Amino acid sequence: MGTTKSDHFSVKQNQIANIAKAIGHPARVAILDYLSKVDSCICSDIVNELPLAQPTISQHLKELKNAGLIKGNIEGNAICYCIDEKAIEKIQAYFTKLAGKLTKQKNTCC
Amino acid sequence: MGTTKSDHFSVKQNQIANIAKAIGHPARVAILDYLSKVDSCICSDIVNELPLAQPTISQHLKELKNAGLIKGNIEGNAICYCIDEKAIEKIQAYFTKLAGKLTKQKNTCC
DNA sequence: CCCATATATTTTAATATTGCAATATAAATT
DNA sequence: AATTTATATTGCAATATTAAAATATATGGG
Repeated sequence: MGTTKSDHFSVKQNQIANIAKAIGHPARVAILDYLSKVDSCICSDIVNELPLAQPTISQHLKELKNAGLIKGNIEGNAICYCIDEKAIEKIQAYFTKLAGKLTKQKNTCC
Repeated sequence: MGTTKSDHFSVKQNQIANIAKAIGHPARVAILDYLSKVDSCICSDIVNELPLAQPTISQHLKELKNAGLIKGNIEGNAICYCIDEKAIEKIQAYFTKLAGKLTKQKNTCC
């Protein structure tokens, strides 16, 4: 029964979970870090940047793309990947909202 | 070979990945949403809030706790869980920084 | 057309996660 | 002490994820 009961939760909760899940692996964090560092987006020197085989990285990129965190265009015989700001903004907004709610709380027990 | 090669990535990358991974499940997003909504932290009516069995929720709480996202005190025969702001601040800072870098980029290809 | 390069897909193996029934623990109440 | 209430742990089946070797595809250059 390793299946997540996604349909029991709200669309928004699933969206946030999906974005977070995509970021939930150090290799994918490293990919995002790299993409945010190189101003130009000449990619897949990522394969040289990371201690993982090319097919593994390709899969991680696919997951990041599925989650909407990166976008890419075919650029000659290379593919140019960039971070998609929309997803970052979405999850950032979620945390900002969450943090805002927390400061209003005056919990005494924890 | 389902093991993540955590030791090949930086401590920071692993920290962010761990927090994100914990948020990467709709049930756990729902738990955080609930905890941020109820001002007081009388918990586990969470069991009544969510469409999951008690042991399943207990496990999700454990994972959130391991990731540092929630903290809890024993309060009589109930346990009082609250969101731990430190983890939220940490991941929020990560996204703020990331978003900041992105606005400085002038990518033309994507 | 053939080759090199860049990237994706398929397949396979190892391991992790999800969910729950059953059971355990532990404090509060009767 | 027995009962109730709240939560945790264990064990297991179903499924998902991670990683890489082997293979496929696709583009540009010669």
